[in-house]
Amino acid sequence: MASQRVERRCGGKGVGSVLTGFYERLYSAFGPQNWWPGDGRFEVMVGAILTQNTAWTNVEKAIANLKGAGVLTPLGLKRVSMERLAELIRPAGYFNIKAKRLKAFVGYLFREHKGRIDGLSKKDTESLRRALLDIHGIGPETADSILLYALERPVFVIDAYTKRVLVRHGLVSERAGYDELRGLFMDNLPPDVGLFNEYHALFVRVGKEYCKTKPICKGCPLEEFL
DNA sequence: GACCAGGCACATC
DNA sequence: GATGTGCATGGT
Repeated sequence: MASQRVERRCGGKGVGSVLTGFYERLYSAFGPQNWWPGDGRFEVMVGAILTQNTAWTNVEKAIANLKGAGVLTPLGLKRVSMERLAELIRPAGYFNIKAKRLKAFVGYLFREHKGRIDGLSKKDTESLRRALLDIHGIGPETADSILLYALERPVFVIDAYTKRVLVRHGLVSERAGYDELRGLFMDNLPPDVGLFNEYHALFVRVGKEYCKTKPICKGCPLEEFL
């Protein structure tokens, strides 16, 4: 279990205080990241699907295309043809796959909630998460991104950078899975939307700048924790 | 011209 | 249940 590993490594300081220490160090180094860079809840949800394994700059082009075509609404995405949709989101990569995923998402939205985002807000977080995971093309990270950044639910988003940084610091095993990492944060930090929002974004920031496959630890804000 | 990016589903063992 | 592979564009 991840938290036991953290306890061992941190000499009984407590998992929560270690994770809080990471956060404070990152926040003072980088400041607020102002995520999610999107205009409205639906756009954030679409962005969460489009950014799967893809650089955000490419997603921005795809979103601009969808906006330009006037289809960046539940009804717009429902009505546009698969072929046209794929063409519009081409810059985001995996465009055929992601066109199907967007269709599956709005399909769910209309089937269960009459195409209205408000419908989602009525559900409790756990059943909403299960519903999202049942949609083809929405996995744990995308579901949690939608929950946190679009619907403001206090769930922690894990991504490749988060794991890389934690592994680098010996806090989790290379073999740790998504739910284990997610639980590490959610079991040891207060369920605060603002905190989870910034923390995930800060992991991406420090990961991009210092913890790619070949880490650059000199000058990293987390260097003192190594 | 490699290598990588804010994953996921599916096949195979 | 774990491990491997296809999906694709655009920036460094």
